[in-house]
Amino acid sequence: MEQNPSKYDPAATEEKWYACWMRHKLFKSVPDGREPYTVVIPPPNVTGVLHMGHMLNNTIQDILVRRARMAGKNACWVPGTDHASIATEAKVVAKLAAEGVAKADLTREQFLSHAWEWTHKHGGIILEQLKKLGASCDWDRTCFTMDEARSRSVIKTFVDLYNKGLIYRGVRMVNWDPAAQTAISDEEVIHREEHGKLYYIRYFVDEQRRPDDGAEKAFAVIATTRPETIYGDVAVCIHPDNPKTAHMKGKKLVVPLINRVVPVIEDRYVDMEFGTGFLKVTPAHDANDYMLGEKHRLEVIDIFNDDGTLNACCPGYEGTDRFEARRRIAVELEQRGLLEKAEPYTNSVGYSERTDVPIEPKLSMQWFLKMEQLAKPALEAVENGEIRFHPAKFRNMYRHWMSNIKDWNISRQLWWGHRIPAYYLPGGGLVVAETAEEALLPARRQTGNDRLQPEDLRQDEDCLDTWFSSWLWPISVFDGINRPDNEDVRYYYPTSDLVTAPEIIFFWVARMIMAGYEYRGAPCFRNVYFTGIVRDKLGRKMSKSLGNSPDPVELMNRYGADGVRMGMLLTSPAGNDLPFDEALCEQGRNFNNKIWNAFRLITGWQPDETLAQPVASMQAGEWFDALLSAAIAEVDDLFGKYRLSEALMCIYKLFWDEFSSWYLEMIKPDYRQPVDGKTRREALSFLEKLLHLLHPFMPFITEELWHRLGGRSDGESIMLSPLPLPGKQRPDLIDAFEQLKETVAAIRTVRREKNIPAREPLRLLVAGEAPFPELLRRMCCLSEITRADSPPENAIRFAVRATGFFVPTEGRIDAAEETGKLKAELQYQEEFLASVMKKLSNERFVNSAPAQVVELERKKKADAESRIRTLNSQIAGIAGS
RNA sequence: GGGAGCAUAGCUCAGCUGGUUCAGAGCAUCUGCCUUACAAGCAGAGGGUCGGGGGUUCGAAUCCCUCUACUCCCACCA
Repeated sequence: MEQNPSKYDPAATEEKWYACWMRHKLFKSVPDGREPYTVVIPPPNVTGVLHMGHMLNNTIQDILVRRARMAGKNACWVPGTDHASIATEAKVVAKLAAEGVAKADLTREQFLSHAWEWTHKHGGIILEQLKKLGASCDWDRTCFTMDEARSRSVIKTFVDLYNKGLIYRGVRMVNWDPAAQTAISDEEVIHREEHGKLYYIRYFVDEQRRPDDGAEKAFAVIATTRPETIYGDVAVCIHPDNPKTAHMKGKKLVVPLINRVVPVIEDRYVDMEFGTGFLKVTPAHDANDYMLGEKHRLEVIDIFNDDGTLNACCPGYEGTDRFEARRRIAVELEQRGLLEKAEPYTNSVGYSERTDVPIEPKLSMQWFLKMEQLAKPALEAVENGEIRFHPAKFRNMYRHWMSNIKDWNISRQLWWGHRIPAYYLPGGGLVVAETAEEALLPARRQTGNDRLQPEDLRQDEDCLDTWFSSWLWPISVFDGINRPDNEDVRYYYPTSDLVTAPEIIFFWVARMIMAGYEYRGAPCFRNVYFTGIVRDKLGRKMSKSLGNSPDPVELMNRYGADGVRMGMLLTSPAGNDLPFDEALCEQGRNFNNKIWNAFRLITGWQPDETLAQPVASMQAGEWFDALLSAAIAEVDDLFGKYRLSEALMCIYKLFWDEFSSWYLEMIKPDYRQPVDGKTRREALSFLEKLLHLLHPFMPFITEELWHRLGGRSDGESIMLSPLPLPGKQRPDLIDAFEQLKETVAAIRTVRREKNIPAREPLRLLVAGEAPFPELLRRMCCLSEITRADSPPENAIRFAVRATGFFVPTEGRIDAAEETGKLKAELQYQEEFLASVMKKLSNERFVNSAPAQVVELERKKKADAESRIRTLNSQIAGIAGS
């Protein structure tokens, strides 16, 4: 007979089923009478490739979606990609540079056509990779943050918020990324401790004005970490009450190198303890200095070009990179005797999240969104549980950020993105409108010029922060911004669960919640599941630059998508980092194989309908049914708490330990013997239920086996068949079986210790009732089980719970050894009894503990006593022989 | 500098509002087995004074205080 191979081969199976699911459009969702279950994908970068973080995140989403689908909900998982403004523009710029083309040499239109070309070439690769993973997205709904409908949503939202007075334009100190040459938001700045130097520089008193000052008092020493910024110095500030610096009050100092004469100003902002008590003020390049500058009406001198080189304000250093300039300026100061000393110093430096270069504080004209009003309902929603975080600990972080929220800089000096719909008028002023045409009317009104044409208006050059489009995602994927009353958005919104990383809780999650209340008056999702960060064995975050991340596609080729999915899930409780180890995928693959072989075993048995079901098989069936009911209930509960890896572990143990190692061994017919029809049907039915439970985690192998079980037509799928429901809970039966298992284990131990082969029949004598004798006989190869009213001579003796057992043997028994083990057990039980007695004899315990607890202790006492009786008689049996 | 979180077996974690023989799970390790589904396997075993100290209680891994270690978030100290 043709046998299935003993090893499961995932590759061919997985490809086959994904194609089949697609062919039958099984992931497709349209609104109907069922309860919706909606998930929007956190859109990956359009030109990105799948990494381990995506793998984890999308596996979890797929599990939730598949389970909801099987639970009878109308599951809709919307896929899509993000244009990723900075990241993509940087890639395109790099690609052009490699071809010898500078961005500056291109027009905006030319550049964008290159960017689109790049997007079309690399775009969507990641979505194809998600298919390999098994992601059950409704691909017909695939969106892109820069497609037509999404772009329109963004522009419409901008105009709306502007009209509501929430968007404004202003000169602010922003975080300038000199590599990307754009401003970035505070959230995109990562602060890192850095070992630098603190330079002590001499600023001489302006001698033209005060020629009489003593030479030793003729300069102030100023500590700074950034000597290059002295070219932008416009004042030196002291604390008005600082005695150490009081002698400089009202004087003028000369800024070294540039020889600019600047005033000494006084402000309580200065920390008297820090450095020398003198603070140089550079309003253009430090947020605090800017504040001081505004307060004291100081000049602002910007000394940097946009690319981080020094500009014409710095004679001798024009065009020099800021860090090179810092070194050289320090040297020059030293040569001129203006550098008093330089000490090692550790301070915190902001880096751009995208380009990883140090941020330059820079003054520039930017667009901002007022956040306070938007944040209010969004904060409340998480506080009152309308939106729940899993794990809940992230609420604290969220609350803190939301209650200290700052305005959001939404403009970026980039081309790849949604261009800000602000149109400048020829004579100054601006109009915000969705298109140049729509801007025309208000523009004519504003200018009083009726002949104004669209081409007379100059659109703002900047584009919007990427997150300004992704914050609308749960609404915009259903076109709910452009058509707020359409059927899709009414049916699918609010979405159900969001699965994302805690790193983007502020970038994305918080802002989506705000947009949700602003534009739908309702939460954008009910639950947020925060995944951890995937780390390598050394605990380092997996990243491209470190090269420590395995290629997920390669992993799937090696272990199968099901194997890798399981590997990801095995150790990833929500919110905890995942120390990834390939061994986990191996474990996943091994589990696939286990399932495969259980299937082979059962289907390999020849059914014989004329055979009656043995009592053993019937009892085993009842027991496993009870176990399955308990597990189904537990898995339900765990899913309710979003404890997915525990749910998987529960099913894993059920399948491997209980179903394979116990149940199948219990019902297994003798070699080459047929099995009775009822038992086979039961076993297959259990297997099928297990496959259902497993399907969300391991979609491919479960589909394959579900079909191999037979009777399925081509378009049918396990993913559309209902999850098994829990039956009656029977904890007593499960416990009784535990006793049976303990007895089996005890007999196996006897065989091992006495070197008795597994298939050599044994006689078992029981001082009392044997649990499930038919099963015991089958599992332990017993020739007979008889009641022992008097202990036989020459027998191995053991006890399980309160039942004593004897195994008569031909050979000699070491009486001392036999009693030794029993006595050890007896001692344990007596100590245990003593501790229980101690509690029960404590009046305060009996009086103050709940009745249930006291009752339990009484039961423990009774159990222990009966065990002790059994052990004593077992020991006595030996003593008497 | 502020705030949050965590600390349980070699590793990753579970242990809910104190009380089931509560000290657990998976992996890893060790010992037997190529037993007729599966060596990607089977049958077993060992391993932790629950970070340290103090307190509350009849009773603490669990509650309180304190110390230590680590992690993360926020913050303008030049």
